[in-house]
Amino acid sequence: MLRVLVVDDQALVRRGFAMVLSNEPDIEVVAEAGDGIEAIDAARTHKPDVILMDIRMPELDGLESTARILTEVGDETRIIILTTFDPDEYIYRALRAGASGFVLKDIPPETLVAAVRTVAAGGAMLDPTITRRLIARFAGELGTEQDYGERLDRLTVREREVLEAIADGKSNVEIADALFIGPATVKTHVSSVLSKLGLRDRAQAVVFAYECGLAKVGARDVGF
Amino acid sequence: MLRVLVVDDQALVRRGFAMVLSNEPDIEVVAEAGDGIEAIDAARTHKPDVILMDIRMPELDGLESTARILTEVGDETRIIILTTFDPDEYIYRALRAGASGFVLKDIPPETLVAAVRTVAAGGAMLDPTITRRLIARFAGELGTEQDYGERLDRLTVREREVLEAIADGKSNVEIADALFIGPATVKTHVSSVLSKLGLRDRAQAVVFAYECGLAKVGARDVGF
DNA sequence: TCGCGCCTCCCCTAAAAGGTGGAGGCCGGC
DNA sequence: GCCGGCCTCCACCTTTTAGGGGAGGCGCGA
Repeated sequence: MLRVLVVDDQALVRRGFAMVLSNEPDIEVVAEAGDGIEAIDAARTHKPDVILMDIRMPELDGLESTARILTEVGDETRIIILTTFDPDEYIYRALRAGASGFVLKDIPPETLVAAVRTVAAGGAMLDPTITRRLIARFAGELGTEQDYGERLDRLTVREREVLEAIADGKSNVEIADALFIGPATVKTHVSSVLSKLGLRDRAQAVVFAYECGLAKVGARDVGF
Repeated sequence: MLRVLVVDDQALVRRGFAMVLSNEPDIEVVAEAGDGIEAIDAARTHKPDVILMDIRMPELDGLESTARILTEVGDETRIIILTTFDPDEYIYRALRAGASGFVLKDIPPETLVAAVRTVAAGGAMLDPTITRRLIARFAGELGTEQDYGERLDRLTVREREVLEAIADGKSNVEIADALFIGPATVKTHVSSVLSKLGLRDRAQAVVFAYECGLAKVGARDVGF
């Protein structure tokens, strides 16, 4: 059962969203709040799975409220930002604040419900126009058309496995252990990885792995 | 009426998607293609509004095909990339190639239909996990910055500079050169970075730098 | 069947990296 | 003034890497 908190200063809007969500068998609206302060209190009290958060509110706006809930209360709660108007001015702040969703209030009810389920499952849901903008920004950032994949393709399967292990911060001995082979073999593989990719040492190999997408930020725990 | 081209090397899958879409009153499947070459030809001939493009195909894969259609045929056509498996390895290339959507094949039919209408209207539709990744990348930090930031704060300014240089793939000598200090000094800094952060070697330091956001994917050129 | 690529392991050497301890200079707070 | 943190360097030592060989086994296609 997904536990949802609805935050909006307009009682009618609030009730509308709450009713739409309550109609779903797997969703329960555990509380409502009329401003940012109430929202933080309610988040602390009820620990909802998802919060629907309006931006324009008295006392404390939805973005500030979002940031404070995620840092002070806990980041297990997923927050979807709702807005009536043009998202331009808010979207960047919202994403930085840690929102998992950003949608316009005029979306159809089933989309809202889908958004709640999506963010609860760890995904993110943005308004399509925002997604497009993010993509454009992202694609623009990656200026050079170099295809690192091609360089990766030159590696054998085993070598790629070794490279992944290197990008995991493992030493040769640890790699040998993980792949059930001898340390000498690992050294052989490491050498061919470096020479095939034109790298000098394993540190550069780690950089390469991250840059070409073989290693992904957030996909691991830096515990070492 | 939205004119759609369906591209997939598996005829059954292709027909399935085509039938789902054809059931919609405002959508018409104008052509189907079984590989990337056929896709380009069909795009040139029919000028569809939206193309559903599988990635894995003989001759020319979906990503290459996407890039060529957008550059050679025209960019009025919106392209949605479909994949069965883990999107991680393809997503960066897909977005760079200019795709407007990237979804897994296991989405419910109504979502697929919604995706087609969304991208045709100028929006973008990504799988929720990808959206989340994009947001994380955009925000640059997102939670993890808190934890790792604390560990980063233990470093002095100079040590952080050295760590950045390490994350750039530089050797100790190169770092000394870049910072106008002696190699021995670099070794001192490297040692304190490793011990302060609880890391074993510079490869782990590179991993740490990427994970905590000190180094960012795409912010550099892997030329070495 | 023969070759070829891949995986496995061994030898050797040289270079780089990491650990420890110490030293001097500089600056800011107590 | 004195102390402490920071930056700068040095020397000595051990461990880890990287490079260059070679070699056997195995599967697969010519």
